[in-house]
Amino acid sequence: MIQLSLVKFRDKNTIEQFANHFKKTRISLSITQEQLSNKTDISLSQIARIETARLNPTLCTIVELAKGLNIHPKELLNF
Amino acid sequence: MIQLSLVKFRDKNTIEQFANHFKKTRISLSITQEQLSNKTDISLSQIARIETARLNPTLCTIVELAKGLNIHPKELLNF
DNA sequence: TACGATTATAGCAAATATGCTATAATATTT
DNA sequence: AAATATTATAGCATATTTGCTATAATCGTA
Repeated sequence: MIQLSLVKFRDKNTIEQFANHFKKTRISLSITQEQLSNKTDISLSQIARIETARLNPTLCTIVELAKGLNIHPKELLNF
Repeated sequence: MIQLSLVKFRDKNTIEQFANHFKKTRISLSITQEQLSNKTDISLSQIARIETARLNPTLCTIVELAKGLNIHPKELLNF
């Protein structure tokens, strides 16, 4: 089923920028997706979907991921 | 229907901290909820729900709200 | 007090986020 | 090349986010 994005609150650019910045940050800290998943309440599949820009994570997910990376949440929006 | 939060990805503390910080920021910029709603693609009801900590906004919502406030998104996570 | 402005609440429908499980694809190492 | 590790993809069920509309509550001020 083709779905033309009729939804305003899902901005492809923002999602992609976050995805790229997040992945870069995680790799720079030498943590695998699986390790991060184990350190947090975020599933591996969710982390993979975030890094491939297939979804728009929530505030709590972003904050939880930042905790797992031992950085301040605002660093994840630093793009 | 009573719903004990069985859901891991919704952290009350995080949502409340964001709510308070966001509201304080908006007011410090002398913008009403309605003005912010008009400047963005976020509905008034959504802004009200965010400021009363009744929901967990998404990345795109946070970024859009920051645009409406003319601040960098990371400022909204600065709590 | 009364009035206008601002914020809060409620209910509905539709789209999305999330965890889970399994599997495939890619990258890294031996 | 083969084995292993890491990342990507898929489908399902459930809870949540979002916009919309209407209404209520609160706040500020004349």
